[in-house]
Amino acid sequence: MEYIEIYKCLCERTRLRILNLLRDGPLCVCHLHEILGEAQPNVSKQLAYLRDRGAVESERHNTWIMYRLPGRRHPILEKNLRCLQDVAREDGVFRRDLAHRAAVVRRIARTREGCPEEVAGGKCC
Amino acid sequence: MEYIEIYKCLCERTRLRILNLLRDGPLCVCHLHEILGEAQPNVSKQLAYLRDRGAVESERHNTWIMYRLPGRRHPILEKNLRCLQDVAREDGVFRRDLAHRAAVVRRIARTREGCPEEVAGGKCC
DNA sequence: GAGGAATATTCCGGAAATGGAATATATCGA
DNA sequence: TCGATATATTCCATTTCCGGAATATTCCTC
Repeated sequence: MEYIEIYKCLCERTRLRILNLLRDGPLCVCHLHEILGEAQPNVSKQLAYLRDRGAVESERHNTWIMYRLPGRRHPILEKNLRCLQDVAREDGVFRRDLAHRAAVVRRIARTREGCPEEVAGGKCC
Repeated sequence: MEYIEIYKCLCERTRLRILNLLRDGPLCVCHLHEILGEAQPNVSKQLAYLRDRGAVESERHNTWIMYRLPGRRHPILEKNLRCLQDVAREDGVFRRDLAHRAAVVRRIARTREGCPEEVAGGKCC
């Protein structure tokens, strides 16, 4: 009954917000921290929680650590991520997060700050 | 972010088993208790948990209380109930529960025990 | 190797959830 | 009214989780 762990990933506000943000592409901790407005240790802890259960993957680039949705996902996770997409259209928090994310990404592209490899590769932020 | 409460309903073993069983139709507490092999107070508590969050409905018939999936369900609950249907085909616990349920239903039909209104109406067990 | 930035971990207190055991409530029938 | 059955609630101990604060770690640059 490993899907229980997936539902545990989904039943907390910050974790849901993180997953919603990662649907649009990888992000590093500091940008998640900025977008969510949550304390950095909390963001790290929730990311660790998600990673321990296979709901996200991480990769280090210098001092940054990028988090992304895993390539191969459990069907239940996959289905609920799609749900999240629908929900995000109507939910104020999710929409605000995504708009905030887009603004951060634009700023990164403009100022060339942070996560250089990822920005160059077009994969991140 | 009310869907968080839905995911909380889904992130516990006994609750998932209950929802899986109710997909096939209503059941009273004592039959859930029998099928699950869980202590009756635990079954009652998990049912209360689900009811408080709108994931199940209950209706009294004499001394029995029937639990069923609500007619109108939150889209996320609905989608995950469908997932459960797929999962149940492969998961040993879920399959065993459903087989156990079928056996109990046959026995009820044969012995005419319990939930008389529901059995008569063909709605239960 | 010292300092700084990014991230993770630990420690703490409070809240919530879990399961077991005992008890309470409700309904029915004699 | 009493007893039996079905169900719910309470109490208790344990665990898990959550957020905040402080601290530790890692990596880079100078």
